[in-house]
Amino acid sequence: MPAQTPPLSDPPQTAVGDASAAWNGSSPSFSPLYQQIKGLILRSLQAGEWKPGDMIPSEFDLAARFRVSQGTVRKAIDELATDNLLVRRQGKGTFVATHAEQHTQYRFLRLMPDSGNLDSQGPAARHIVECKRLRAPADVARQLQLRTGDPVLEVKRVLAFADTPTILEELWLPGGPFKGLTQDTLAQDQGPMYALFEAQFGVRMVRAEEKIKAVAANAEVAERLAVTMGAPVLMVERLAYTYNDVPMELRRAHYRTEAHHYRNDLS
Amino acid sequence: MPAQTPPLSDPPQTAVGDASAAWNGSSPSFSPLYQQIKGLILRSLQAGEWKPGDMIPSEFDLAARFRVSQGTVRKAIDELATDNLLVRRQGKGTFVATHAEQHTQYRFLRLMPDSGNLDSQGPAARHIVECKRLRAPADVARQLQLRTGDPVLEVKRVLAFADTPTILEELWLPGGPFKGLTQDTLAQDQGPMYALFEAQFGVRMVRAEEKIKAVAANAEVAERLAVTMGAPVLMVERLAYTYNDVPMELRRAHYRTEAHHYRNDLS
DNA sequence: CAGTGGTCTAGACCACACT
DNA sequence: GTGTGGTCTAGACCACTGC
Repeated sequence: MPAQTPPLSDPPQTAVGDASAAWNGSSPSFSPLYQQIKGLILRSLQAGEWKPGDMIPSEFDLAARFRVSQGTVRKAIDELATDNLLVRRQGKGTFVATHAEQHTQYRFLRLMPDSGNLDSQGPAARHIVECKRLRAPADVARQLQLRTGDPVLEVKRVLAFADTPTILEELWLPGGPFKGLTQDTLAQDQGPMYALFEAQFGVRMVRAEEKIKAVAANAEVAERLAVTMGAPVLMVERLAYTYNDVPMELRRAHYRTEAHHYRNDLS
Repeated sequence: MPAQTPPLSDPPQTAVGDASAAWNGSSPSFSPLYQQIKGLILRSLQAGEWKPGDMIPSEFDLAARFRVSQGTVRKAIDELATDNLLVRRQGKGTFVATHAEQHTQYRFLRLMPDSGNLDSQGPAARHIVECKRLRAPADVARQLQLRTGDPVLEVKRVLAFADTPTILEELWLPGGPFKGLTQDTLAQDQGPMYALFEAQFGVRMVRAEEKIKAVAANAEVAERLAVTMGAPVLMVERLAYTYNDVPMELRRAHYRTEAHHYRNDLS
């Protein structure tokens, strides 16, 4: 290797050459340079070269490393920033996004009080109801892309806002990546659960899909949320993914919606 | 005016000068050039200079018109495209977005069958239950930024998928912009309702906010959706906006969710 | 073929944050 | 001041569409 920072690890075809011959294979199905750069940055993120909260090298440095212009790196970072994988801070640098921040406290929680916001009611009271290992039931296994019977963790907890139990959620995590997670760990933690996952297990949730239904409260939901059996509650099933669309958490939650609503913006 | 296409209509301070002195006021709270260009394009859209489905001038033409570089126009259009106000088509041009397109048929409807997709069940059967003029109740007026008692249109309709009535929605429109809308117009229309609004009234919905709750079906909901009274149904309240964040429709809908769910992607 | 959007580069300068 | 991201320009060339 020359004096340069080591460039590409396994270039399918030496991803970048001189500026003059920078094009990447003439016709058959090819992605622009900045997409390739995006992929390389993504790989470094997955590999943990830069951890959540870290500052990544400057655009200029990355441009030198990948042997492209600063503008090309910029466009790659732009897309990663719109995907919420990176956060730009003018004058400071570009940082790996993390769930451990004040203003992203509830980034994945769309429940809002009918008036005001979640913070205005003070912090949520959390209560871990249970945390146990078991063999994945068929539907859980399917959604987490595991085999039926593979070890998974099952966690159940209740969140209360302004002294009203509002959310009951049950979640399943693949046993492998989350080996060592205990009820104590969860109970003692103060911040967002996804921040804990980052810090303790190196698992960063980057996106999720939710499916929402209205259902009647069953006995357990009624008890935990202090509603009558059969009362209408919102059922929110979430499948959360890490990098590369790998599902890492299935979460089935029930929300009381007398004083709250699920908020969504369409465009 | 010189030979150029007429540039800026009311430049607060001649938005663009030479390349050398292109900056726009040194310190006090100023937006970048491309934001100003974005604003100018937006104004043309509102003014109806280009209508939904139309092709707008090429980036190069717009650059000449606004006396900026093509790259600056490009960035402005980029943002308008991510906001879904414009649609780029490589090799063809850039077009004003419209609701009258196959693949945007259900752009604002997030209800999905638990398996398959809405189209796979064939077209929805629509039935207009009522359409009448009335004076705005207080809450409707507030959300539509009208005065209580201002004239509004109230429409009620039912959508059925695969012979099952699934959606009951009630919607309110400001009387002014929608003068002349009748039950017949609505009943005879085949396409998306928002496409009708574009074509007949020049009102283009660009974004919306939805608030979702689980509620018990009342007598009317139970009857229209063929569920038992008290059954849990999803209540979706939507406030839809035209350009410039002007609210133009309030819609309160009830969804059956035995075989469907509301889908949402988080990131 | 000409016209359009899409990519890439190189260099200049501005705005913000830290020291 | 130095270093970072943010804006703007100018020009070259590529890829897609339709004449």
